[in-house]
Amino acid sequence: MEFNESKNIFLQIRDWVADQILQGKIVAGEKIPSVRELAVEMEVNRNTVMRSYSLMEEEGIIENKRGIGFFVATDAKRNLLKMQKQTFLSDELPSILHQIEVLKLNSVDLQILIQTIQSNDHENQ
Amino acid sequence: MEFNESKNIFLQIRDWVADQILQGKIVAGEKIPSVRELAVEMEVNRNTVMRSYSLMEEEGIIENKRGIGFFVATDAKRNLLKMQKQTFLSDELPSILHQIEVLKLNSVDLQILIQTIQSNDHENQ
DNA sequence: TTTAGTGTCATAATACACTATGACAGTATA
DNA sequence: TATACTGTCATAGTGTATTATGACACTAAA
Repeated sequence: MEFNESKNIFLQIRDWVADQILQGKIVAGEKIPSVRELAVEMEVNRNTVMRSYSLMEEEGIIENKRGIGFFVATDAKRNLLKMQKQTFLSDELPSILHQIEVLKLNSVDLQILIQTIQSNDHENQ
Repeated sequence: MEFNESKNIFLQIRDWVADQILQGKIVAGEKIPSVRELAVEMEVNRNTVMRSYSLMEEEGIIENKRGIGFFVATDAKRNLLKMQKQTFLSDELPSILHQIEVLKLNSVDLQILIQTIQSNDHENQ
């Protein structure tokens, strides 16, 4: 996997797994890749994956079953949605707004952005 | 200054100076804070500031005058606008779009974002 | 019971960001 | 000339992310 240089790998792995859950590619109760398995797949040391999983366990989005592996926790998706939404709005959005102001980006530059938001308006629930 | 944990300090200092230029708080030809001065102000080692300045010199947005200090390069603002705009659209926007889709953020959640973009539409030049 | 798969812990080594200092050459000013 | 600024370079130390391994307990299945 390709990692961003300016962000810790174990955090990017956490983000990747969280994204899989949010996209519904892994559902509650389902087993996620084993520590060793994901380490090989991402070409990373198993200790690094272990660190990501420990973090996610603390966050309550995955749970461990002795000798078997890690599983997606009940309500993981709902909790992730809540957490990530709040993080995005309070931590990331301000920086984004600032860049848009400074760079004077208008609705032509950001046409795709506006379309993406509007398409979410037409979704139910 | 408060730094983000998951991004290198010398990059954040670069971003800060670049932002000052983009906002017009420092103009072309003007002297920027000395290495030692900014180091004290940001409570950081002078070598770290030196690293940021070296990077910006390579990017051509500041220039050095022997024994005097660093100065904002001619066209620094114009070049920064071009560079940052491209970086934002190609590197950051895709990730933002992905998060908006996954988190199902609508125009109510992102009301401020839309307003910010629209206010740029009414600007001249 | 044996085998192969889980996570977990400990240890050591490497890489790099950041800090802490000292020293030196160039420039401006008193 | 003397002083006080500039940037620059070198050196050493610290903290931490990441890697590399080995060993161990637990579980499932042959």
